Amino acid sequence: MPELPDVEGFRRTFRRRAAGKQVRSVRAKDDIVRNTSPQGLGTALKGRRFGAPERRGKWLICPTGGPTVLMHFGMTGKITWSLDNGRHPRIHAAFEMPGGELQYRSHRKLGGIWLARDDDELAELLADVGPDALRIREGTFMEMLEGQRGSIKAMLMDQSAVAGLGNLTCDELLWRARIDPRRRVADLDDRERARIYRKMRDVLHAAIPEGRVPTSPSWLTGRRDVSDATCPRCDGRLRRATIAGRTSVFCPACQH
DNA sequence: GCTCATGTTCCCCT
DNA sequence: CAGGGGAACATGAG
Repeated sequence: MPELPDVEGFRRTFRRRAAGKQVRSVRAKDDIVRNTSPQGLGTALKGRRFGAPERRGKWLICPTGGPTVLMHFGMTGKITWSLDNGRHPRIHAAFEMPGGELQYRSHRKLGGIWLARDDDELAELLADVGPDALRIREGTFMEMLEGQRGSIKAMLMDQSAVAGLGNLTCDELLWRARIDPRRRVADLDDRERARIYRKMRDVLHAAIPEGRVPTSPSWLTGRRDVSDATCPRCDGRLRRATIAGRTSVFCPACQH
C-alpha cells in the first residue's frame, strides 16, 4: 500500500488524532522496533507530547520536541486510530493517549519504527533519503537526471535520488508522460524530462487527496491487475516487464 | 503446490 | 563506482 500518497494520508491521520496529545504509554512488538526495544521506545516517549508530523519520501516523522519517532510502512503497513485500546494481534505498535490510541500495523513486517533521540540521530537515519518528490524543484530534478546511466524507472524508484515514488506512481507518471519505463535517462531529451517532472507532480497531487494511488479505470493503476488489460488512453494491449527488479506495466503503443 | 504483492537491503556480477 | 539481477525479509491472496 504505502507510497507517498498513502504516507501523506497517514500523516493526516496522525496530525488529526495524535498531534498535541501526551503519550500515556507505548506497546510494541519486539521485531517492529528497529533501533531500540519496545521498553526503550516507551521510556523515551512516555509523558511527551507529539507535535505536527512531517513526511519525507515514504517516511513519517513524528516529533515530540525531544525524541522523534520515525515510521516506515514497507509494503503493507498503515496507521489507524482506535477509541478502545484493543489488543488486536495485528497491531504491532500502539501509542496510548487521551481518547484512544494510535496504532501502527505492518502485516508483512517489512517496515518498522525507529527512535531518534535528537536531531543528529534523526539526520543520520534519514541521511540516504533524497529530496521529496512533492517538493523537489524542477532544476534540482534535472540535476538528478544528469549523469544517470540506468533506466528512467530505476532512477525514479531510487529513494536517494527522489524520495516517495513507488512502483505504482512511477508506472502511472511514465504512462502519462508517454515514456517507456525502459528508456535510458541519458537518451531522454529536455522536453521529455520536463514532461516527466510535470506528470510526477500531477499524479501526486491527484493521488494525495485519495490517500492512495487511485485505481479508477481511467488510471493505468486501475488496469494493472486486470487480465488482458488495455490502455485507458489508446485501448492498446498493456505489457508487463520486470524493470529494476519490479513488475512494470506500460503501453507499448503510446509509451516510447 | 506455485506465483505474485504499493518496499528496502544486501550480495554478486558486469 | 554505477547498475542490474536475484534473494531475503514475512504473510497472505489467487
